[in-house]
Amino acid sequence: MAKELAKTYDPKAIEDKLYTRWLEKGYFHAEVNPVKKPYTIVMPPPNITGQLHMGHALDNTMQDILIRFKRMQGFEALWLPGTDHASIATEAKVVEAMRQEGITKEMLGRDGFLKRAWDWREKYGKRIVSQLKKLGSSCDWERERFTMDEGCSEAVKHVFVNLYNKGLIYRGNRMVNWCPKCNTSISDAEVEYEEKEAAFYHILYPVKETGEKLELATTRPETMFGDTAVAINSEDPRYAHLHGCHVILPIVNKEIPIVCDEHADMEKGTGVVKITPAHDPNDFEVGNRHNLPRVRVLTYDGHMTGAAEAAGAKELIESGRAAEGEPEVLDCGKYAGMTALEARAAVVEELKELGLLKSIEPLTHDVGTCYRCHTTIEPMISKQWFVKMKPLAEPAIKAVEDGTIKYVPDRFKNAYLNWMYGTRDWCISRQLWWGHQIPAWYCNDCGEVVVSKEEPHTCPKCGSQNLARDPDTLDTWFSSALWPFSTLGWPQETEELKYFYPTNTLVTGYDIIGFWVSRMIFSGLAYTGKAPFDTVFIHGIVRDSQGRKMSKSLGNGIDPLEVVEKYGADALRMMLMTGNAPGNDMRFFWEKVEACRNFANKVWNASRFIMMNSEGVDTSAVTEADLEDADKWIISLCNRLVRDVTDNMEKFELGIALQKIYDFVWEEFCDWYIEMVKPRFRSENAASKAAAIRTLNTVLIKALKLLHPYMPFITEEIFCNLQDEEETIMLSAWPVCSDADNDPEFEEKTELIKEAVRKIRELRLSMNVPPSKKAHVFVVPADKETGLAFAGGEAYFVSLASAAGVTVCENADAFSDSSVSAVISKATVYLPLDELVDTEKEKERLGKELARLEGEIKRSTGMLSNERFVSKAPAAKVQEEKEKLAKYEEMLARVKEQLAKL
RNA sequence: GGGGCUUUAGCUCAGCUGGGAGAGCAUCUGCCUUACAAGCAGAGGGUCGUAGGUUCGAGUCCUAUAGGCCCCACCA
Repeated sequence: MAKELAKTYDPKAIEDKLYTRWLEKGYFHAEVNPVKKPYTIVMPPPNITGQLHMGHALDNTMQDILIRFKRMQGFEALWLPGTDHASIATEAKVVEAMRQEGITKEMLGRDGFLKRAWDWREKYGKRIVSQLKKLGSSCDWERERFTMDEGCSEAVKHVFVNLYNKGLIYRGNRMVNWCPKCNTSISDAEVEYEEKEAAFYHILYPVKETGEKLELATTRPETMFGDTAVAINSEDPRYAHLHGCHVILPIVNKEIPIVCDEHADMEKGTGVVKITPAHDPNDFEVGNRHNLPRVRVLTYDGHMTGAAEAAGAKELIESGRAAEGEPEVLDCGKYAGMTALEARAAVVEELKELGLLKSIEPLTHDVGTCYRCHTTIEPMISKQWFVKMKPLAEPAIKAVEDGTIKYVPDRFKNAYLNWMYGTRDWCISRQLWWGHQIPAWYCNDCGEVVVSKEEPHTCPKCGSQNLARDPDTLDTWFSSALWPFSTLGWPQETEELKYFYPTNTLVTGYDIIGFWVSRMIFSGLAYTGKAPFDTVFIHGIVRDSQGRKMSKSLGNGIDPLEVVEKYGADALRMMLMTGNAPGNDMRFFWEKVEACRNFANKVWNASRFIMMNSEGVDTSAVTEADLEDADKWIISLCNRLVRDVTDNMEKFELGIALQKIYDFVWEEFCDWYIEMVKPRFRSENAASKAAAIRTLNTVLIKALKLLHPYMPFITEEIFCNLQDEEETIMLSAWPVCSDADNDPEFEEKTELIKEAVRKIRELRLSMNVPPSKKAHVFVVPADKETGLAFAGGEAYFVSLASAAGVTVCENADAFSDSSVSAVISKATVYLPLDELVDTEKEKERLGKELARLEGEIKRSTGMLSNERFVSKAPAAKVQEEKEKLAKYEEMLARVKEQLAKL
């Protein structure tokens, strides 16, 4: 029984109620079900540090659309949600919160700190989940996971130990990106380059052997204390005489060699480069090639080193406990303790006094910064854990190249492949506490390294019990990389894993292809032997109305929950999907949300109208024979819509599919069909009325189903009000296109009537006929069949075109003098408007029409007289063109006839 | 230094495999017609960045070029 619906759609009244019901009924839950095919999406886990932002809203809306679509198509659809511990970001937040209370990490100790971090996760992990629910996300919350929960941690340990045993994880002193603020190493992927103002300092280094002053340029004079060579190119004639010579390092007055190395580019600067192996990645390589000492002059928190650090390092090296490649540390004397920038100014000053500063040249260049805090990265030699990438990257490249994994849109394949081709070993250890602690122990007695899932109690080499665990944690992406399978129970061979893995679609933004997607792919292939998903569906980012990235610092972010609050989740979801092409960025406009809210309201009211009129009407006896032309027309259109929308959605063209639903519902269904059907409700013909009601309901339900993935709340509410058999739309069957419903004949007939109605409306408006004044419509059809169509369509003209009635005549002799006329396909329509008729205006209007038709005919004859078109174009195309020409010529003849009468 | 995206109506953007340019908003003109004024009916507005090419036919494919944006890269 239809219920009373409010006049305007009120999302607030239904969204929470429906979501709660969905949860209670367990509709989102997926189980291993052998009779169904699985369809799986794992949610990119949002960070527990964050609030839901527009990016999440877009990402999750897209996933929900796919999941709801597949679920209705009969798949066992699993959308597995969860959150990410986000080690570096969370640790920074917790430390900051502690700072405000005057507490430091050291004061709490590791365990105390971790407790606070878990409290944080408890609080904010829940917040983001509740926010996801507001969007209507149909995730299987019973399977919600966290990257640091027991299962995921187990998977992390398993992978680490395995890779270590295979030699794919190693530990070593290497050049890493060091963030002095976060106090940790970060991976290459985590470095963001930013253009910064700097200077090029031209410094003179005296040559010991010749006494000349060698000019070189550097952006970092403060690291000169760590110089252990100066490089020139062996081919460079300017310096050929200096091969084998030495320079005296100014200020410290140390003798260092001049070496020949390809790194010195003759084209650049003076062709001379200072080599600081401990503080520059290139110099590190040069140092390796020439066996140069490594001298560290910066502390890990970005200050110049002093006596204490120097002594510490010396002791470490002399005691033999230092790993290979451990750098010496210099006591920078009066510069010790200065920040790098302070030291830079002071060193430049001193060089100037010494007369060794030739010039300072302003320069803008790209500087590596930490992606978290945007502090300038300090390249440092540091002992870290690395993943050897080459063996892992190869299969990952192949899987995408051979199409095992497909990118949508395809172009992102290149971004991925470039990343993969160029990837270097992955630095995975972080000097942080929040995260997966590295399962490695060091023997304090013999230095043995033990990597194991379980804590060892004795050293396998020397039997000592004096073991200490590596304090470092793993890069947060190390655990995210395992997400598609660790969440399904891997490394256990669970039923879930067998059934739902490999997953199907990964939905994410192009900004984390390198960070995450690529790592999931090589991880999945390496550990499970399978690609973790078959399709990577990439979207862009949501920008503000001016096209700027939404960011906290700009304060231009729009809170998705505010949008939900004001306009409803469906409007937000629809806004995110309309006019959005895959992979492209989009801008946020409140006007767009409003337009979507309006559409929701339109659907609401159309449904309300149908329900009001369905009251007490028995449609059970309606047969095919009762259907009228208009019914068959809309059924046919709807059928085509089902086909197109399904097709577009299968191809991930979600924006196009939605646009088609929108156009159909608003234009064809509401503005035409419902209006056409209205007179039948007032008529005495019960069969006709019942046929209309049945058609309205059939078409509406199909449209609601197509719309449901996009707008789950409103469609569910209407669906449940509309009929009693099924309790939810989300488990109802996705509509299927049926050839029996295709009816080009009725589509054509209806189009004829629509054209006439439009023309009459236009005529009336241009003649300023008041809407209240009904005018009789005379139609002179081109053939008998058209005449019948018009005669049968009288009601439409009455209700849609303010007609008093329709008369179909063979000629216009009786009324042409007092009428205005318009030529349409297959007919001429007349409105007898006596006193309103203005011959001059008529001439003008018909003249325009004449010109238009002549233009068309010219175009058409042009094409058809082109011999190459006729011979080369497909026959159907040529035929089509011929028919058009015939039609226009026929219409032109009638226009001329009309003109002649004036 | 490589690679990619983008340029379509005043604004924001669609336009799938090449076959007569679309939407929303904005503008203008009529309408409170008993589903909806968050609405209805109509109208105006585009040489699809520029120049070549392929093709019977190009917004759509190719090449070059200009503006905007992004990614990658160890340029001292």
